[in-house]
Amino acid sequence: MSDDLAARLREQGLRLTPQRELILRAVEDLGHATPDEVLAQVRSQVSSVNASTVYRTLEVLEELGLVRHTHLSDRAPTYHSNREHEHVHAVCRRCRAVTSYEPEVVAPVVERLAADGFAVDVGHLAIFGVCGDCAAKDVGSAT
Amino acid sequence: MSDDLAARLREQGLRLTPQRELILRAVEDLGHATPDEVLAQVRSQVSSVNASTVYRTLEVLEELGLVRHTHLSDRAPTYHSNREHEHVHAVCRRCRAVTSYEPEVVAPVVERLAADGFAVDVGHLAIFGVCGDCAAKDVGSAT
DNA sequence: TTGGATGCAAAGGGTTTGCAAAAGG
DNA sequence: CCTTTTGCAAACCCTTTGCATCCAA
Repeated sequence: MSDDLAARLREQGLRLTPQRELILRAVEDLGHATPDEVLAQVRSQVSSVNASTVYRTLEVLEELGLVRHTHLSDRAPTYHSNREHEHVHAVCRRCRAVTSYEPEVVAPVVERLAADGFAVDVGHLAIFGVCGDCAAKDVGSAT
Repeated sequence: MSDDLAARLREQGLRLTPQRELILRAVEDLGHATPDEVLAQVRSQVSSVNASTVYRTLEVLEELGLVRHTHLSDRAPTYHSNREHEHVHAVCRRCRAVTSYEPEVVAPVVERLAADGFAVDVGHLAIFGVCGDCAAKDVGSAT
């Protein structure tokens, strides 16, 4: 896996640095994390890394196809390793809970848009709404 | 329509102000617009309105159910009138082109999540990917 | 050796906030 | 009148950039 990093960097004429290894590792360990969280993780692990290096590195890693990002809030994006199975996120606007779904859930949509030549980026998809629990709590409250 | 505004504001014990009328009108006229574009539109129309008033007002209008927003880029959100038919957006990551689709396109997904008690906010949905035109252009280019 | 990578600090875009003045009902 | 709104300016969060230094290859 880290071999992937070395290999892919080389292919692009880019360099393997400790920071890049640490940042990729942090994303893999954290599962889902914002640039800020990645920075904190890396710093807790070892050396002192700069925030701008994290931003630049996440961009490189995404170009190399090793990580992906999606927007689960109106704030910072969330990065995750591309080694995870591709999945779709459902985000509750009330309680912020995030549920992962198999890509099959959106297959009909993907096929429909594919008919128009549009290739959906499933892993980037974030579906917002209100989860069952929160809807239940709303029954009694004023609108 | 503006009657909606007056009525809904009153219901909530809020006040009808020229700024609120102008901002709602601007969103309706622009179709899809960022807070910045709304501000520019309002200023071109009449008085001098402040940016923070635009932010605060868009928030109020959204709570009143008169406007909605979605994220069509990594930058500022896009607001549109709730009088438009509900639709889903497909955004090409390469050329930034935005295509609107009928809600039916995502009906299977909505139903699937509804089975879990999750109510999808269809109007907020932005589906990212690569459109047919851009994919065609890619055929000859290096990865 | 040498171009790519990093750290630092400053700048930048977008949004929020505190507060006093203005104004709707 | 009294409470909501507004404008203003400062603060904020997140991200990007310029530049000198550093270091992987």
